[in-house]
Amino acid sequence: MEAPAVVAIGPARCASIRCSLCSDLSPCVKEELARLARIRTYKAGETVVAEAEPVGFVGHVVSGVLRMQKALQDGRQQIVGLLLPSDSFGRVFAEASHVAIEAATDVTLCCYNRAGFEALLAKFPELEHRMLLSISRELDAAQDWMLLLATQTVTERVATFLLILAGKSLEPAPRPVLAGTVTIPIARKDMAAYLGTTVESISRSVQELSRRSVIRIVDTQHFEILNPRRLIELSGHDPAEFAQTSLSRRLAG
Amino acid sequence: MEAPAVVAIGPARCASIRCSLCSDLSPCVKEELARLARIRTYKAGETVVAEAEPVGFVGHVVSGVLRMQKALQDGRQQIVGLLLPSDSFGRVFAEASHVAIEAATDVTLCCYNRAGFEALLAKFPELEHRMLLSISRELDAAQDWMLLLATQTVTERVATFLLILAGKSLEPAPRPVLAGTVTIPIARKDMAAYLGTTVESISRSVQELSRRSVIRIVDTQHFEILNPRRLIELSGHDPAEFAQTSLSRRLAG
DNA sequence: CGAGCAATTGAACGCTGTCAACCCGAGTGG
DNA sequence: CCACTCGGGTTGACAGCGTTCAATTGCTCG
Repeated sequence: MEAPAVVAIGPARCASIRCSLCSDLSPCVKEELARLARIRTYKAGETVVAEAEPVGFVGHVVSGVLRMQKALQDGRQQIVGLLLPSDSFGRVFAEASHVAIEAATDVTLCCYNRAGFEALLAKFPELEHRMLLSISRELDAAQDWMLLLATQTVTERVATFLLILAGKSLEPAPRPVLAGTVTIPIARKDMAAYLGTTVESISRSVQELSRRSVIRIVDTQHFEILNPRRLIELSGHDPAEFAQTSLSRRLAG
Repeated sequence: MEAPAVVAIGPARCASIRCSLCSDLSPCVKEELARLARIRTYKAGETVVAEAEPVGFVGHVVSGVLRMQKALQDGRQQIVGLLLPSDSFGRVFAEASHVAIEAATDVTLCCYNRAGFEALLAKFPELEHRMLLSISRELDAAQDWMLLLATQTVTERVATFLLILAGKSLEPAPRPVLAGTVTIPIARKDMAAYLGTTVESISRSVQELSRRSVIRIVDTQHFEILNPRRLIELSGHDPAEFAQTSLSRRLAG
């Protein structure tokens, strides 16, 4: 459950990944961080951190997708956040993880020993401040998702999900044009668990969107957005304000 | 929308409220905090902070209940957190509030000017650390609630809600005996919005619990828990581990 | 080529939302 | 003091969305 391929690695390599937490830090802090960094890889389906278990490290995603999930005793479970490259994972100052973290695809992670990382936080308030902002954003995303789960229909949720991914994929690009092809980085099963529904309902909604010519299904993992405006409407959001809402920016939480 | 009864007040009074953030701070910090404190009161239904609007203050609840909610354009809305006395509200380091904060009952708040509060955070890493822990707990609660909203039936949600309130009410008491009477501090409408359902469904679930002799309905706002063990089972949680989960401790998020 | 998994499609059931009526207590005013 | 109104809560009937169960297809891998 704990130690697949773990590769110790020097500062240089990991710094090449632009993680939200690390970028723009003072060189001094960056250096100390890099010293703690270790690369780990997991295969799809492997557990990185089990629910309610003590965690030895925190870090961020280099490549692949992590899912944070919670489960009831009877097996029902819900994905409470997807972590894409540059997103960070793990909880500081907690004895045990509140969620399980699993590899939704093959992943490469950049990890920091938790105790060491916490020591850095204590030493550099600048870094702890970053952490505060990061968790705040995660909280925002979680609350957005609560609204979605509690009030929206499955089709609305699917539309929202596609829009988020569309926004993600052109993140480096100029602005929310939203046209083009969206890549679904995870399986239907995970999509269902994230959207609080079943694979069957997901399938029906996707086919429905296709039938209405809002999207074109290239293959299971790739959809072309034919009518962005309509997609936004179907998501239950206001086209005008959609660009600004945090939904258009992140998946975590 | 902004300025109902605002009462400037000295340090002494507010310190008497044991807010989770303030307690056990070093005297020096405490004193500076107290200097910023202002008491505000709102009547039930009034808006403390509108969604997506800049906020001038943060603070904590002295008495009454606040609701944090989000809404879709078409009016559908969801309560993403209830704030009881000693819970803190407001977001630091954000231009605008991500949620609307309204008075679910008549409330008394202890408020701090946001800019001043943030200055304190920058000055005392100890305080910012507290803040980090506080937001982390809120995130945990939000993720717990996502699981509940996405996977549980209405009856399970109601049972969970009652258990949380039961745990709250005997917080100063020794341990989770859970017997006795639970007071619902909010109206059915808010309960429905918090549990992601309707007042009708809430009503049916409550009557169902009564019919099964799990609770006794004293009046609309007071239920006596007759069979705590059964209530925990109906909530979808494991009786053994329920005591430890964060669900048994907080409402926020 | 067969096994196994992911995705889709179809049919039927059930939970829960919707709509409507009703009850009840509080506040109001004649 | 009592009739009236109004809002909150309960109850009933009904329909619909989405889950469940089941069958089919298509792809990957051994």
